[in-house]
Amino acid sequence: MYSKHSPLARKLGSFVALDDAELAVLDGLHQRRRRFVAGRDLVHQGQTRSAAYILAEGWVCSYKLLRDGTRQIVDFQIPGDFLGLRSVLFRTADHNIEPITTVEASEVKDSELLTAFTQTPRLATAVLWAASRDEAMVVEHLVGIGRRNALERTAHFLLELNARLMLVGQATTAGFDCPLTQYHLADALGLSAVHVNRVLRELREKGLLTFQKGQVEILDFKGLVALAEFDLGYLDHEGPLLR
Amino acid sequence: MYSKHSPLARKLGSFVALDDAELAVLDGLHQRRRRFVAGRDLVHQGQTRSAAYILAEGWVCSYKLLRDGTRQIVDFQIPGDFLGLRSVLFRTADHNIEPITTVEASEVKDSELLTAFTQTPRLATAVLWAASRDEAMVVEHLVGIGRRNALERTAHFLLELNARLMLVGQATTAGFDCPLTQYHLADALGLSAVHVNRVLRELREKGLLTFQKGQVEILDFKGLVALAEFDLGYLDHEGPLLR
DNA sequence: CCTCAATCCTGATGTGTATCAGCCCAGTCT
DNA sequence: AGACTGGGCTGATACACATCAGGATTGAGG
Repeated sequence: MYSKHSPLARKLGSFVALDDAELAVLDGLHQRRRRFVAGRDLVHQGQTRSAAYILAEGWVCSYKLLRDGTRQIVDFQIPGDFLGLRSVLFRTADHNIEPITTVEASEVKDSELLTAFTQTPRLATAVLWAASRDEAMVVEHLVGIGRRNALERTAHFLLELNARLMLVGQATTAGFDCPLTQYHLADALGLSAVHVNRVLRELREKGLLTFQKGQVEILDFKGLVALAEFDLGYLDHEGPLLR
Repeated sequence: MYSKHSPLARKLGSFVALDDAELAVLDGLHQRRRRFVAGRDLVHQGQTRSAAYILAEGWVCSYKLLRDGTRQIVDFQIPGDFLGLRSVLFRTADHNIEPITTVEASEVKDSELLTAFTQTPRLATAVLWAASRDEAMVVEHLVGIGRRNALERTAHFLLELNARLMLVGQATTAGFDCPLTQYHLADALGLSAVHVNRVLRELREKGLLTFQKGQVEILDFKGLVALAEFDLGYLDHEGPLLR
């Protein structure tokens, strides 16, 4: 039913059964399509008056920079995800957004977004739901960094990525294409790149997965799930809540 | 103007200028007031059909439990904060909520909440904003655990708590009342309680702050801010965005 | 008054991960 | 072809924090 619409519409539709008028408003947000090259930041920490974007193609990451030069990647976004929603609601960006691959995204002005919300209340609720889902991922990420060791943390992270990509048809339980470098993993997992390398070797030696040449191959799905205590409940739910 | 209303109304009002009808809807959510004792969990991981709550008095924390018995506290909530919003939107709780002190909260049924959102769109937008603000805190927490050492992390955490409490008039730059134990800090900061104790001693020896008998005294605010690279931009903004 | 449970506090020892230093390989630019 | 760059890989060493073990203090309850 939503197949003719954007990945975002498909995602939101899984929570709130959107009617044609609401879908039209959503489509209306996809006017100014932009293309960005990998590596050049799309939004900077502290930047004001930045727009939000709806990601159509490619991967980006949002991260925070510390004074000593290290960075922490907070989250990766894939097609259908919102970028910089917080930057709009707060009028100033509290994080950076870097395209990992070449990226296609629709720019959404703050006024358009806020108007859409007040005129289409169910849409606002749906976006609230999507934001909560993102927050749940950040929370799980927090738990990982706070309480899991490097091996479990890495396994958990890759399983989560896999689950998210499966929802948009870009992965199977056998693996997925992954444009991330070991440096990206390190910055996301709160590890050094050197240690990420050792951890990946250990995962490989244990016959759990390989991470090579832009490909993640999952060799032992159940083993990984057990190792990582992975539970995808927080990404999943059964049918639209709001009809 | 909002003083006769709940802390939540005051908080949301700082983002969206709410009119009388909207305030009435918000007040309508404060029907079933409940009281909870410290230590007995209010919501459990995996629990379905749980309600949301609006915290009126006391402190709670939300945390996740790992199989090995360790836990990670994700966030603390203070009066005016929403509890369990995600549990409602996802129909199943992905975390536990524990009252740290005796707590007063209004129970809100999922249907009431969703109805309020669709009938009062600006309210939904305001709640989206509040949720984003919470997410910003979780993100900052994530960065702290991922990239700051124990000393900076602890300082940052206490400064953030201080800033939040100042917004609701429960702290000054000189300090605040704090019902947390060193175990709570450890679970929140991803440290062992033993190490938290040493870190607190170091902060004391450096003349930065004391944490004793339920009181946090800030001795050198500027020194702490510098140590922690603290920036409260993400908690702050200037006047309602949506009029 | 004594016991018991929390909480705070401390020294000794162990370990997971960072840091440093450097090599290898594959592209790509000149 | 050579130079250069980004990414992957590895051993040696260092240190931040965990873990273990136990003492001191306080308050509650019998």
